Amino acid sequence: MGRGRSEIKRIDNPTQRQSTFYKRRDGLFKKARELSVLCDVDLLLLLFSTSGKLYHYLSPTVPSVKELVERYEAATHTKVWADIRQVTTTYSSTSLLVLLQHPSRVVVVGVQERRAELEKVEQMCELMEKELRFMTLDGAEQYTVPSLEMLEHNLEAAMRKVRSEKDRKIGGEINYLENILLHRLFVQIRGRQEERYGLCDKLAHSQALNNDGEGGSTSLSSGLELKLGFN
Amino acid sequence: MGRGRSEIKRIDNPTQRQSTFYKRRDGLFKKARELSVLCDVDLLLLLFSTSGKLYHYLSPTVPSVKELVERYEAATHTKVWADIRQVTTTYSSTSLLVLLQHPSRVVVVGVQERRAELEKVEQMCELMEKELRFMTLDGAEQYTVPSLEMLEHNLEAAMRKVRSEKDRKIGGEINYLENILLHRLFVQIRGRQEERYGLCDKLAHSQALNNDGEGGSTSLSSGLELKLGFN
DNA sequence: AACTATTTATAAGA
DNA sequence: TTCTTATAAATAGTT
Repeated sequence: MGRGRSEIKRIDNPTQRQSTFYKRRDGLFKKARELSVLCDVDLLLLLFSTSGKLYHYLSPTVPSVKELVERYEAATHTKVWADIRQVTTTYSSTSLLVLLQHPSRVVVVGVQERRAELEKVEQMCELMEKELRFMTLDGAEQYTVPSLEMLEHNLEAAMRKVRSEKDRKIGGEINYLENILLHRLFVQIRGRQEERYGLCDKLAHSQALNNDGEGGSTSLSSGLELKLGFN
Repeated sequence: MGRGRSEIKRIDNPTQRQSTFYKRRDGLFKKARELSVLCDVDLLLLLFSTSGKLYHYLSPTVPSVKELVERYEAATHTKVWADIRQVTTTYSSTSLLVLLQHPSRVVVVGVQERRAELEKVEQMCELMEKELRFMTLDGAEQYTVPSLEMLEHNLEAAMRKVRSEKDRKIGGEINYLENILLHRLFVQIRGRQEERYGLCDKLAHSQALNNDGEGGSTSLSSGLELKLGFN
């Protein structure tokens, strides 16, 4: 619209780009508002200008950005398992033997691997992780207080160390961070479990009465033991 | 535009609303694309039609919805790390002793915990996790192919099992899923590490020459060993 | 899905 | 920035 122009490509002149930004931003937000009202749709418009300034619009029917993004995640991860199914049939000749014995212990007995088309697999791993995270966060779980100050300091130290290694060692720093991540999850999960054991004492006790063959220390988890796979 | 009308209010006639929705939705997405290209802005447009169908646009400069939403969150509460610092000083008397020895082994020697104000802590844990994930994903890492089909079946079986337990055991199913998550990360990370070791054979070798006191099997990670904390 | 009369958005200029 | 205005683009009502 306006006099001339129709090609859509980055405007190089900063003044002109800024001017265009104002006008089109206002237009876009107006359109977004109109669409959400006229057609009763939930929408989120989120944008950062080149200078890093945030502008956003959330349609009045939606309570929060968070909620809409969760719906987005739910909507995208409906596709997830279908996609996984598709890819896994392509790579079916894999094998895995895993024993999960107690909630606080994870034992990997053996893993046989195979490598191919990394891009697809990466996508899939992300999707599975997302799915698992989604499930894990499903309940109204509560975190215990792990050793946060110490952990924070340790992480900062680790980060510094890792970054200084970065230019010299390829791969090493990622391993390292992965271990930190893994460890942190470990601690966090253990903490939650212990808290739950504490909070659910009575339940655990009554469970123990019903499963006395298994021993008291594993009574809560006994029903959840599972051999996850066989080579 | 168009013949007549200018009032912006919900269109009651479903047919007309649907028609308008198509046209304006296309228009809005076009405008969004144009703005993001012309003015070099990062933007996310996310909408659900009345029927629940999802449409979204993410400007090409932004890698993922998640990232942009994180930026949004960062922009709305910049207070994050300040809050963490505040909370950790409150719970400073914690202790943690951890040894990270080899990239594929994480040994938790001892963790002493303390519980309080769960809400704040939950927030903090999430933030730390986010931070770590961000770092971890920083490099262009590649995933190996784990045993996906088997894993999928196992997970589905586990879910069924867990869900049947759900009404009877509070907490149990969450523990279980957490173990699955932990295990999966473990396998995935191990896979990546092994792949990297394979790909970086030469590097590993030259490193080993420089660190012969440490033994060949830990040569790649030797520079990254760190005692993460002390009681 | 197309058409087209109109309204709206906006590029360029002030 | 802000306004004005010529013009391009979007779209309401219609087929």
